Amino acid sequence: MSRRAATAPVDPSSGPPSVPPTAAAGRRRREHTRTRLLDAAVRVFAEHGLGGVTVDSLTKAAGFSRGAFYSNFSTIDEVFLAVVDRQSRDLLASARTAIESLPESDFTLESIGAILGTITPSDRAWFLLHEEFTLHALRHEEVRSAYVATEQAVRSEVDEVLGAALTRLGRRPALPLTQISETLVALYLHGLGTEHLGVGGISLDTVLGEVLPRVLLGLSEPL
Amino acid sequence: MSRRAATAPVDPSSGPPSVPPTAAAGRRRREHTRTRLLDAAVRVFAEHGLGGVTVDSLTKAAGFSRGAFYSNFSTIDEVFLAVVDRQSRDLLASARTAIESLPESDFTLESIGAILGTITPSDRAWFLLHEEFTLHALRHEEVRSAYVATEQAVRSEVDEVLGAALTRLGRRPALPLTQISETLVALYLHGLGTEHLGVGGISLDTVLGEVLPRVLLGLSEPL
DNA sequence: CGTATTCGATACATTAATGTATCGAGCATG
DNA sequence: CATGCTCGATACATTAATGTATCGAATACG
Repeated sequence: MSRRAATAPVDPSSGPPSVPPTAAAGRRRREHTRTRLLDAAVRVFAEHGLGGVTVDSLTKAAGFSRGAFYSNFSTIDEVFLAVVDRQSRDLLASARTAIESLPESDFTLESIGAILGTITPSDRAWFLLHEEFTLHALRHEEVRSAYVATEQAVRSEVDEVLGAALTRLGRRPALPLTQISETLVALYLHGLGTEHLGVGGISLDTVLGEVLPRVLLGLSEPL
Repeated sequence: MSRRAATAPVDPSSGPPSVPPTAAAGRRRREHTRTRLLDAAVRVFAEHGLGGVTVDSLTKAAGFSRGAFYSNFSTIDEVFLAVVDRQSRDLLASARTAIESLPESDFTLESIGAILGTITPSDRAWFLLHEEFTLHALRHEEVRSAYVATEQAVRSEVDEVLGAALTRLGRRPALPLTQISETLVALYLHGLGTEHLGVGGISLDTVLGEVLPRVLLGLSEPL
């Protein structure tokens, strides 16, 4: 055992559960590896933040070794950007799905909160990553515009849903729709934060169920 | 020049401008050093995040060398906590000041936004640090409760101001006051974020001047 | 089947970061 | 004014992290 020891991935059981560990043996190997690395990256970034991650921690979490990493990426920042990209895509897809599944009738201000809850996954990692992205964008001029563009794409989806919802409720915006959407997003994200922090007395449900409807009422008026 | 070279701080001109560089020569030296380290830490943490900071970067930014650091702290995390502590104190102090300077009359919903703007400094570093704190608290169980306690202290100040303001305006909360405060904070922080990100179409002023008053109107009712 | 190629595992050299130990200048106290 | 002590500068040893170079197994292709 002088040099080569084991060829198989270190320990498949520590890999991400989302992707079938040994999926379809004869598959495009590289793509699979990339995916597993990104999956692991989500977890590791969420847990330690962009600055607290090493190549080792990343590859170990994915069940690979340094070789796999440098074969697929050249820097941790690159991985981070790839993760951002993927998350954004997923988010937009969810948003579109949510639009399409808008209930035709039986629709109240309260249900907007519920819909919002389905647009983005409300798990811890998603939120942590979103915060991390924001921070990164705030710090690094060079990725800022890309990030902002993505956020704005999501906002325009929100605009769309919200505009439709208000109309359906027989109300119209008392302020530019964008500003109402922004308020919506602010409340949702802040609610997520307090929820995860476990701040006493306020829960996401309260925010979405009690506060949001009233706010929307205040920001709109009868047709 | 075998071992000892220069005794004076590397380069005082690179130090923080906030504290008189060679203030009162015969002063408590240690305290001064600590302060300068913390001042530098604010800048460095804001710029690189907790995970992107090394002892060297910190001490260099403060114009000291490693020795000063290890003499005052034993780990970067400790510095971070000290910074959090100091920022919180400052924030609370600002909040109290804002309360005391509440204008007696000539008071409208719009002026609440203006007051809010004076409670927290709206500079970039403050916001970046706040985000970083939140993230840190979300990740580290052991500091979470302390962080939450601080946040809640601030919230209760906000509650106080807001309650007084509404009363003075002849209105009363339509929802538990806490929830309204939380909404206020959500809008303010989110507004800060979009402001610093340079998201087009929405500015902090708009949020505080246009959106906030209407929201407060919607969340309260005439006495 | 055999051969070329791709991908990821491992080893190694290099650089960065840490923590400790030592030293001397300045300040305070007697 | 001398003596002790505190604090911060520097050097050094150690550990962590990086990036590159090499190799072999699996896959694709003929």
